[in-house]
Amino acid sequence: MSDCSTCIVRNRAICASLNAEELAILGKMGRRQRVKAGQTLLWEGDDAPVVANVLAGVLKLAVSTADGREQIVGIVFPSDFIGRPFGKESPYSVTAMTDADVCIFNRNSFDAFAGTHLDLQQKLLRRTLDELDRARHRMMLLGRKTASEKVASFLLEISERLSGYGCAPERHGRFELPFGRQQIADILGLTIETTCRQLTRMRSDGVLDLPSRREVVINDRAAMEAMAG
Amino acid sequence: MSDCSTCIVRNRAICASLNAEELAILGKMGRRQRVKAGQTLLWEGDDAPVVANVLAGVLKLAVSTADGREQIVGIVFPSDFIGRPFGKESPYSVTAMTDADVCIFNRNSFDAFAGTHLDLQQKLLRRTLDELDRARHRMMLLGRKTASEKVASFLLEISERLSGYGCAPERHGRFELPFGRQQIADILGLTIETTCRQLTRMRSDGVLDLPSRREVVINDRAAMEAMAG
DNA sequence: CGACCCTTTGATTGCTGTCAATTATCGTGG
DNA sequence: CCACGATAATTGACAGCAATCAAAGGGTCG
Repeated sequence: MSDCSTCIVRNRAICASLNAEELAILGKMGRRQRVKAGQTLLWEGDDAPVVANVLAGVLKLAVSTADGREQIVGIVFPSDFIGRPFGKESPYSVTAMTDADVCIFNRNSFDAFAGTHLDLQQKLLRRTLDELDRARHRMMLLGRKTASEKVASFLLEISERLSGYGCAPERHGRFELPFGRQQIADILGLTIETTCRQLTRMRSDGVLDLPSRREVVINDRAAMEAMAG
Repeated sequence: MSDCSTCIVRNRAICASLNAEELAILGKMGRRQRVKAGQTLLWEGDDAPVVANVLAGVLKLAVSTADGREQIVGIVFPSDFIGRPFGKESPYSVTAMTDADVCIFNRNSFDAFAGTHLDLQQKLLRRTLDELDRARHRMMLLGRKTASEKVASFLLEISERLSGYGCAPERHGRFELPFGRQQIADILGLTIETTCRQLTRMRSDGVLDLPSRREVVINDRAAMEAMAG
């Protein structure tokens, strides 16, 4: 059982739609769990007996081909929802990219609860619609953008999303990536080498700085927006 | 006002969740409209005052860059739902690829109605989740598959989806594409030339036949599945 | 029959992937 | 604290796939 009243995402997660009484019921169903970076919570194609809210950390949703190519199809931040309500198999794997805390529910119990709570379901619907918009936006990126456009678009989107969670001071011009180069490549449908070269070129063009492996400073946001296509 | 009792998608569209009384209310809100092939219903970035059900025909959801590149981010078949509930702007354009019939609702009225009808909202949620799965599946295709894998995957997916609507006799080995080569290219993130070459190669390999511009016959489904990656 | 559009085919370019080697960073243990 | 090994990132050379540019073929519709 979880103590929802002290939950750090209480007001941003789907639970925000619930009153104290409902929260108590849902709270009894949930349990908190810590996930280490690199650990996989759900496997692509496997039965997915759980859904969850993210309390802290960043996770990736990924699809793989038989020969090992990976495409990251979603990135999940604190207060986001994980899992596939009303569906048995998980169509993608869910893996922690940083150490993470999640609030896990049995899927069947959650489905039943959601089925009788209109507000919760509406929150879920809105989130799913937003996520669908993001997915479609990224389809354009994957299908029609060049390597430099991809990297520029990616940096802008990430700086936006990170700023929404209070992780980015300085008008989100500076931020820390929650993932390495290979994972950026897997998000953008590029190789690590191409990703790297684009970043290097942007740095030598003065558009950004790379103070450390995971830090990014956007010097010229306008230029980067132009580059994003 | 529409006569829902004679609606051809009555049992497959989201309306299937409604009883006679509810249907009468929603029916009063909706109006049928014919859309000619090529005509655009909603424009990317514009205010989208309507949502709709597709009664007949096939429509595309597309995103474009400033310099004219297009990526098709969704394909909509009869009984599918169009539009963005709970959101003002349409994040993509909606254009008919064949002559089509749609059942249109004012978005605000529909949102209000959906907000008080749990079953309808649940149907909408399920559909949105399915569409999100498809979108993510296609992100893998766009980001990580080769041209031949893309074309093979595409033909298999389309033959599946068409068979779901009674458009494909002969164990869906033969079917008619509801779109031309350029649109296939826009779905797959390829150029029309590359798309064309892949199809030609598959034909000369004997995997498929192309009796006419829009007809496809899959001769060797196993080979095509192997090719799809 | 002719104009137009869509499709197909061909030649060439170039972006990105692949393969390989070097450098930088981080964690670990002496 | 430093040395070391392991892992991640970067850079370079080269190849190949798909894009681009160009032209011809095939259907359709007036």
